[in-house]
Amino acid sequence: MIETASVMGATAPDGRSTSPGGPALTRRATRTITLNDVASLANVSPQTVSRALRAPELVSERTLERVRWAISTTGYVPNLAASNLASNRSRTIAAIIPTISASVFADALHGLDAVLTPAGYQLFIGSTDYDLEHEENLIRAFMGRRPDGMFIVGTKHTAAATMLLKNARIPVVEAWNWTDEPIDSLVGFSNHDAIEAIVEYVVGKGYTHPTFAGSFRPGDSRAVDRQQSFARSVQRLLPGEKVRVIDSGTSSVDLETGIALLDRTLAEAPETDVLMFASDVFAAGALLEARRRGMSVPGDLAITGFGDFEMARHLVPTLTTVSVPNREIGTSAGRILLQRMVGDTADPELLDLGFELMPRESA
Amino acid sequence: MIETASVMGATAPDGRSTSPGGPALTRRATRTITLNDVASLANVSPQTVSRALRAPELVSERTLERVRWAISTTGYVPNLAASNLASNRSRTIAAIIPTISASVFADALHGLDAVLTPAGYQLFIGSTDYDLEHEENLIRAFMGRRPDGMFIVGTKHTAAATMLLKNARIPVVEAWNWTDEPIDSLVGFSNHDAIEAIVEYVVGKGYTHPTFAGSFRPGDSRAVDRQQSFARSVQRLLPGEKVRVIDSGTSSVDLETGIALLDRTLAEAPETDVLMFASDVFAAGALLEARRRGMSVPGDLAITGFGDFEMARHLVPTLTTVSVPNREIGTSAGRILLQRMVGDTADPELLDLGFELMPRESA
DNA sequence: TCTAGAATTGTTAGCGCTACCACTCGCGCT
DNA sequence: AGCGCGAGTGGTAGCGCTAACAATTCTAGA
Repeated sequence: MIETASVMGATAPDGRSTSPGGPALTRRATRTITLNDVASLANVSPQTVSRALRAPELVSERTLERVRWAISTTGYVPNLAASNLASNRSRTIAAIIPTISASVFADALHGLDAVLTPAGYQLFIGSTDYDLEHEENLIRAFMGRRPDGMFIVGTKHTAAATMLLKNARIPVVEAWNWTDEPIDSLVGFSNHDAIEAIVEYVVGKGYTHPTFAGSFRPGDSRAVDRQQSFARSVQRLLPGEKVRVIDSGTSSVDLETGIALLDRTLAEAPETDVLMFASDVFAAGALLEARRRGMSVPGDLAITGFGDFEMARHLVPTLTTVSVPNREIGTSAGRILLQRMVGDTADPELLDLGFELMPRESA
Repeated sequence: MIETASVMGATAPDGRSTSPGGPALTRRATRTITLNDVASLANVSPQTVSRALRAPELVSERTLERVRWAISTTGYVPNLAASNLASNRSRTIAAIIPTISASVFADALHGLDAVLTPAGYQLFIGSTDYDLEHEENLIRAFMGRRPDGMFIVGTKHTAAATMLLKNARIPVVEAWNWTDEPIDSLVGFSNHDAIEAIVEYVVGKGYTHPTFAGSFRPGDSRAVDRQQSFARSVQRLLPGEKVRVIDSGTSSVDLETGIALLDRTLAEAPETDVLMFASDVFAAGALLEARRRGMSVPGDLAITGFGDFEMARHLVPTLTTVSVPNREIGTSAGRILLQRMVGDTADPELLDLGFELMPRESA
């Protein structure tokens, strides 16, 4: 319970009255309560109040009690900007993701938050909308807050953005894409291997005319990676087979787009026997629509997804897809950041969390 | 392009050489570049550099050019903690939501971000996991950052949390629930009216044995509101009919729980002719499972949802539900915060964004 | 030519906190 | 008695920036 009531002449818990002739404790209502106010009410130095908050084990029990009493009497809330300035630590992590409203990134953020909040760090979040220029601006803006660490989705950045991240002298965790040259630490899985695995699976099932469908906007290097891996896998496993890719361009990742991709596939690549989507969202849209039209899945057309969203195992038929460790990417990134911020382990970490093929009914 | 190369003896764009005998520009690599460094390189006062950044219209074109050159030469990144401390403005908004991984809140955040980022504000995000104690701690921690505004989901808080928000002297927008006593501003819709509308709809369709199902954890007042509105509506429209509510407790909001709720309804309330869920997520799980089991929807059992997630209109059968303006809640909240922060309109705003009944095939 | 007023730039004094170091005790030891 | 030591506390000096005001230049009339 916070009280901001009259403070003059208050009596500390140990009975010592608080410097009645000292500096006036009354103030204009607009002034905020500072650490100095708490200190003079508790009859200790500002430094001691600071210690009571940041390192209570250095302060005697009796003093601690007085300070705590003074804090709750005044309703003091420490100003972290001042703390940040003086200590050169912000207890802040910046997180940059393509978009908040994609469950994969939301899950990762959730994991990140779950690890960092208990450790006393707060999360700055920004979304790039898959635009590298926008990402650079965001990084620049965030660096002004002097975060103690940085989480960023993707490994492809503008040259200036990479410089900013490298010069910041803070731990940086890039996530999702696997690369050989991370800025610092890396958590993710190989999109290439994952796509290869599912192509191998459908080829093993006897399908011979796969088509890959998704939206491949320029800034989304993950989607581009998947498309290239598909092409390579098909060339290797089905020599002579044409590599078919249906691209919805920059349209948003939703069920509607999945239906559009299905339509275009039926029109442009009618020989397709298995339609492989770059996201479970597209796959779900297409699968629901196919069933609505009376098509048999996988009889008339097999369908696969990517991501293993919860929906995948509840659809009728259930969706064959690849499971990706979204939340673990966040928690692992958080753990790595914490380790590197306290400085125990000085070495960047490269963490491949793998993926899991989920064979189900749709293919 | 950022360069941090040698700066000594650099030549400004207008040809004036930069105080070669002045304070040394070289520094240990660990020191960061400050506004003072930029100022002495540009041969202007620190204040002028500050102005060039915050209010360039007050600086002559010639000086501006020199300053910009000095900034890019040094790779200067302003320290916003210092700016915050000196100006008493943080250009930061705190957003508190129950959980990041629920698309409704993610959509609202997306809307909020879309409005605030272009205005130069950054977003602090914290999640409470539907725990009011946790919410209070989060508010306390966020207040330390002295945000210029606050967005918070829900209108029910602990007494201390309410005090903190009121004493902060910043615009606060509470969202989602409608209430008569907001702390400051309010954006949302009436859960009561929305539930009433959909109950009226199903009763109008001739259903007489509705059952309400959802998870009603203590901290989630929105779910509790819905449950109470259901009870009142049933009592009014179907006098004498028993009020049936199936509660999954604290289990997470996912398709799996929807199936569990379906099972419990079939076991505990077999007379049910329409199963009304507190979320589209539950409804989708139940609907997919019902179909998998060969039940006819709405023939054997009608189903309704809440939220109008994208999935709702793609399911087979399509899901009757209530559409709720998630993203608009975020954008409206952002707009209100901006207005109140610049101080044009001093009055708190109460904004009812309404809802829309979406009659579809499932009921 | 002179001057009020606008435009531009500089000076001073903090914002609220913490790093760093110095100081005071009380204790047990030589 | 004198000393070292650790626990507890206080004093000083900024961290990097901006508000407020002062000073300087420039401009357009009178």
